[in-house]
Amino acid sequence: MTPPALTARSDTASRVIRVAERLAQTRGFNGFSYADIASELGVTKASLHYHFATKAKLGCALITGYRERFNAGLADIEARYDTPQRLRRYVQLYESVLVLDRMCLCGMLAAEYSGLPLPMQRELRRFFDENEQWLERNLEQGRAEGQLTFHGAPLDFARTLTAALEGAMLLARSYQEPERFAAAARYMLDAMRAPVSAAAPLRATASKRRSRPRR
Amino acid sequence: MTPPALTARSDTASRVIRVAERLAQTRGFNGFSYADIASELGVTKASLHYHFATKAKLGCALITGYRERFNAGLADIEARYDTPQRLRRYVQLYESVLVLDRMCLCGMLAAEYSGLPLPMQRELRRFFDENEQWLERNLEQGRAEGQLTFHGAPLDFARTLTAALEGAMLLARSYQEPERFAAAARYMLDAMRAPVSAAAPLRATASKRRSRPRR
DNA sequence: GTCTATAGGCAGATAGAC
DNA sequence: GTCTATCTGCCTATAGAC
Repeated sequence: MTPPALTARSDTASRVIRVAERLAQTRGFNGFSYADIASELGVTKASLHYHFATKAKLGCALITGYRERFNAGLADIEARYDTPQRLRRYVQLYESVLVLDRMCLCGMLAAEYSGLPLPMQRELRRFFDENEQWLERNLEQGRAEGQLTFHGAPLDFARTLTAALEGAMLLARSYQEPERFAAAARYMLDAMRAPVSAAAPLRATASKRRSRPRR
Repeated sequence: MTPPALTARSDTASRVIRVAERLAQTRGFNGFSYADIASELGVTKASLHYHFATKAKLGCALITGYRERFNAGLADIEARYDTPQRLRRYVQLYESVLVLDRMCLCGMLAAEYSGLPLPMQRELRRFFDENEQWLERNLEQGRAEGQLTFHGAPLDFARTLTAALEGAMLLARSYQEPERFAAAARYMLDAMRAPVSAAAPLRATASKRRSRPRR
């Protein structure tokens, strides 16, 4: 994933975003203050409030920017790679964040979810919703083409994969061992390349198509 | 998982732990203050400092208590159930936390890891280390007995499973849809279901109806 | 063990000069 | 756009009476 663009906003606003994003990814939204950003940029807190009146608005801007870059990454993957490669590239999107010693911004904020301002909660769910749609679409296609094998509904696997990757990032960061993420990612990727076992028939809940709740 | 015992410490200290644990699980360690606990218990902040001099020490006590109860749960599972049942019960340990609308304490703290006092970091890794040892041991045994099938090393699957469960809790809480956790858990359990025996397929934990959208 | 009172600092946010 | 100055409130923590 590329870092935040420096040209979309005024130069200062962009720098604020860059610093705040890193702090949010490493310490959480409650783990940094305007003073932290200001001192790092060599400006005053008052200046920051000119660009982002409240911390909630800064938080929204962080998520929106992150989400848009992530989606751009997904679109790029779909444009440049064929189905069997796409999931591997998807995992690398997460890995590109972890190698900077950062947590996925949205995974981090998901932990703090219940304490976040409502607009941030909405933005956050949107990230995961769009993520999930991309995964489900590509899993479905990969299976239809006979290039991916996994049991159950694409939606269930999509959500399990996202959960595993976010959780693995969390733990890899706690141990300062990126390999822990890589191992879990490999495990999940292998799980959908291996032939589906001719085990007991899949239960209804695992194979039946169901509609997603929309809000 | 049972709630914290009320008898191990003085009555007040135990009540502090109970409240603080819930707050830490729902808002994170940086998301609550002594004032929050004090007002809920109807005592003053100064009283809390008598029992837990610093917030860091309170944090350590929280993790230690949680870890010990979790380990007691694991020991109980090993004592009462045979191998094929154990993993299902392991998942239910997590689920028993989620149904209280709480995040796993240690998953939550893992997100804030880099900002935590060092003693808390050590305690936290110990939780995951012991968790992983229990899983690895039982996965190995289950496979040796021919009752579990999964590819790769038991340690890799153990870590992937933990990551998936912690991540799924995180996301289920953001959507207020416990079913999202259940679905991911089911997916991971199915992934290691024995191909032939599996006399009784795992009972579906899903309710008939999808959880409703919030708001 | 619990209280009152308070220290000393940092949080997010605003007013108004330049 | 950035500054100085300041507000209000909350934070963790301590001293000392009861």
